[in-house]
Amino acid sequence: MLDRTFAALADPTRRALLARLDEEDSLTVSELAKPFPVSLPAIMKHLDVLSDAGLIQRTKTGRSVACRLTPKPMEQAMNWLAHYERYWTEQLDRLAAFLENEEWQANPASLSSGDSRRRRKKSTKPGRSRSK
Amino acid sequence: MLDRTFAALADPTRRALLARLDEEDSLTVSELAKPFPVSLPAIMKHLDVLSDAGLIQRTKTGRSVACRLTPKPMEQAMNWLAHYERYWTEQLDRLAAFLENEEWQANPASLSSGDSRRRRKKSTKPGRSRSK
DNA sequence: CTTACTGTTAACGATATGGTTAACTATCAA
DNA sequence: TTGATAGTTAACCATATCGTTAACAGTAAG
Repeated sequence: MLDRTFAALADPTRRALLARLDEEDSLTVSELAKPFPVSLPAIMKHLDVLSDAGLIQRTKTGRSVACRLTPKPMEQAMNWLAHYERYWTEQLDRLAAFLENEEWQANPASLSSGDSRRRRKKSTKPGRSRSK
Repeated sequence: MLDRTFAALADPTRRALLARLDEEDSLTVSELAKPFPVSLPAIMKHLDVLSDAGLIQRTKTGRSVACRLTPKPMEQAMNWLAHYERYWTEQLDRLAAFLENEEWQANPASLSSGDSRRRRKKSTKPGRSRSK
């Protein structure tokens, strides 16, 4: 589920398609395809991927097919990502500052800030011997 | 950038690796690999993908390599998704209810709720004639 | 009926992905 | 030095992805 959602969002063309559907609410396949420099069948496949991911819905009317956004799966993706939100949220900084202050009051010696990181060493490459 | 982030997140093994690094802060490659039913080189490739996406950082110490989470790219992914948040946020429902109520007071006739959707018709399949 | 328009599918090709095994490097320990 | 441990890389394979062109179906309109 998340697999398909993230995979669908991993392509810029598909994200652009979703963005257009966000602005326009309902567009036909060829209207959607128009701005893109690829063939219609290519857009078809993208729409298939988006449908399989549950991100759009297609409804045929006459000979034209309208596409609408159904962004429910994005919610799950957001929720997964939100689990990591604390890493970049300002709130975390405030919390960290608060905790650090608390700890400082309890134990002044714990004010450490060293964070030097080592780099990989370079060397000749391993691997199976060439057989071509 | 978003491409690589979403693509990296599209694999369940990689999401599990990130989840472990979220809990443990720093783990070696083999520690990370242990719970998974795939070979070490397979995990290597996943770690490469995560590195290329900027989601982890690897630092070699002696013969072991520690992996740490660097979830900055997730922030961008979140921000992209957040643009669609209004679709599933409770706030929107309240706003919609409010607006509908306003409109209802102004124009009682606009209380519509019809939303039936059509399904595709089935038929014989087109396409180029088989040549194999 | 014939033609044009919208959309879909098949077949194919190039490249990416996710996995394997085997070979190899580098470090640590006996 | 010998050997075990940790990690990496190459080569290979199967399948998926993203694009193409050509053929075709269904609808609308002349």
